[in-house]
Amino acid sequence: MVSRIEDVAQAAGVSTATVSRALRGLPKVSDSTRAKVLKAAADLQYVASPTASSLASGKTHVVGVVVPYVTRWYFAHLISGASEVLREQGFHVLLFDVGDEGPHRALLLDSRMLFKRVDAVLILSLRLHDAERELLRRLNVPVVTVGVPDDDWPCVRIDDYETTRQATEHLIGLGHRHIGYVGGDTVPSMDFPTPADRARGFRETMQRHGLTVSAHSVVMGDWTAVSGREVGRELLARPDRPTAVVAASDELALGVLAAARELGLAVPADVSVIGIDDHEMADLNGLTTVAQPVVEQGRMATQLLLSAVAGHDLGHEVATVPTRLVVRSSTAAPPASAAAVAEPVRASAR
Amino acid sequence: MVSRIEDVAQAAGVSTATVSRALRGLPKVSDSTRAKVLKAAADLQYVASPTASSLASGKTHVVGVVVPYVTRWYFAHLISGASEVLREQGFHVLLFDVGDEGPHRALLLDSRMLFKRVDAVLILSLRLHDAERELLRRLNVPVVTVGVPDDDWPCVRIDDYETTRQATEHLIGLGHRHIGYVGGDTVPSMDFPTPADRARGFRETMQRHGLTVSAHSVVMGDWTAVSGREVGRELLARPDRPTAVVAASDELALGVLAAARELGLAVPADVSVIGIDDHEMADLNGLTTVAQPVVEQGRMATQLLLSAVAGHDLGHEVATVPTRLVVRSSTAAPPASAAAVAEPVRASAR
DNA sequence: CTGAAAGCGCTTACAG
DNA sequence: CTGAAAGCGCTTACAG
Repeated sequence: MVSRIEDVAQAAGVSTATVSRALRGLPKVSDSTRAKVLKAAADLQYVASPTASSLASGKTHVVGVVVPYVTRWYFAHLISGASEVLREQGFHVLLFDVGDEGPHRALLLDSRMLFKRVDAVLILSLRLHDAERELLRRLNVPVVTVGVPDDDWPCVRIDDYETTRQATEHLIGLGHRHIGYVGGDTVPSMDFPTPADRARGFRETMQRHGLTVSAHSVVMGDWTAVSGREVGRELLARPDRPTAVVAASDELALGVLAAARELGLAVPADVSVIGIDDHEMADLNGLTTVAQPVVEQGRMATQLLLSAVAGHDLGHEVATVPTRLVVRSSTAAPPASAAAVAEPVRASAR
Repeated sequence: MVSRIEDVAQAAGVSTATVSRALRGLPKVSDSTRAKVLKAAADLQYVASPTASSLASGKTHVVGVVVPYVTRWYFAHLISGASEVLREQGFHVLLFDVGDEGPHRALLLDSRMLFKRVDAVLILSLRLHDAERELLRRLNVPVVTVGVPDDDWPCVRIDDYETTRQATEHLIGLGHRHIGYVGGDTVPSMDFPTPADRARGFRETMQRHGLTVSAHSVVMGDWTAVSGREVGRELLARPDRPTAVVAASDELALGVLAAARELGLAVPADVSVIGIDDHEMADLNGLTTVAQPVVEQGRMATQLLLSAVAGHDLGHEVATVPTRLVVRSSTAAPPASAAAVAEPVRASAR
């Protein structure tokens, strides 16, 4: 029923070696022979067994794509970009949705996951344990990471510090002086640098402009919109609430928007809100944001990876892609009354 | 460097056949022999080549998961459920993000995508072309679909008709009589039944209660929030706007919510809105919805699939999972004035 | 309980 | 330009 290369060889009256060469488009096959082989293969609906080819050639034409959560906006879009490029180049995607539950996540549990199974690995915004790094090294295939610079492998990312710097500058430029920050916490066990870098971008920009950041104007959520609402409520319910909020992601910012609505605060009349990412829902909700090209980062990383598969040496360079301020309707100048509400007044308000 | 079964056999002083049996936990290996083999394998950090095992055994332990768009909420969550179960059972996920661009999408372009590469295929809410069905049949592996009942293969789904029936009943129960519908259009070339079934659930429920559905109170978006806002605006800007809206998905409903805000309409005071899905953003925005268990459907379909891989005959039964009304703050009784706004008045309002 | 050997279906030097 | 043959690294009857 299912035809093998032997069947095609017989039908075409040539050797299996010739069939193999003809079908893969290798040179040194005469046109007439190639035509015969192609015809026979088509007649028999022949498709080479990828398993047998891989065993013989050592190439799988499969790339492992490792993510902590497929369901999150950022990761889903990275996967989309990666998978598009891989498909174009004739590669397949072996997806590992490993979760991020500290040391017990799946990648660690099973060294057989990737071994001898893939030609390359794409690590999407996952902070690796030492055991995992060691495992990846032993795989002996190219690796590219996205999101976090890495000592061992090339990386495609945005400048996290720069994102919150841009966001904060925007608000300061509008006249805000009392600005709050809704950050994203990291999983405790991971030393994922994004949360800290974004927080630093905020603080240092404020400082550079001579603006103070009080302890209670910085709150931390867990990157989800629901937590953004919760910590946003804390922040905005205070008598000395800020006139503007920088959120470390659009999801957090959307949560802050919801909190503002619940508190009866108008955006941007009473409070301005800016996020980071350019999520679809940001557009829908008129959220000003610092956009990052996520699908594009997935594509770039994959192109790097495939060039490494093709034999190019990538070293461990870091490609930083630019972010871009997208002004919508959630940011404006602070309310006129706010100008009067300076440090001393705030103090007395407590 | 990389060890083969032969190396382990030598180190343990047994044959490769015995190594193979011992490592896979087959019976009829003495405890002492098994211990020796396990020790040798561990020392050599041996991992069997999946490629070689597959060629020899005919099993790949890989399942193909085919989706139109990884980035959409529904699909990302299905993948998450599926991948969880597959990982638990020792299977790998080969992901095909094929897009849905009519007849040119990737699955069709390349019959080599799945051939001899997977032990089973999960088709996630994708309406198949005849050529694709034929291809899948020739694969000769179990197939399970999600979302759309299928003549050839088992399916896991929700009752689409029932979702909008529940939603519509909820609004009618609150006292609404003039209800609009924001539906989701299908890709023109596909005969995907969901849009039509949901629209029917709305219309027939209205009819059953003796309520009329005027032509301009039904509008169609493309399932995205952005289009929900656009068509929602059309619907709600009319002088004879409905007092409540059923949207065919939460994303559409969130768009309608945005449209209402832009038009200065209070929700639910001026207009009630209900969606379908129970998207995270629905919770955030207080959107009443008919929840469907998406991750769970992914899990169920995968369990079915794996039982088929294990040899069970599934026929082509359809498993319908229940949906559930989740009341939040976007629905309430119609405004008092609306009681007076009956058919004749509406007519004169134009 | 264990081993020798065939076989899975390709690819790839090596000859010619 | 083409073919015979070895080899990729496993698994699986078949004997014993």
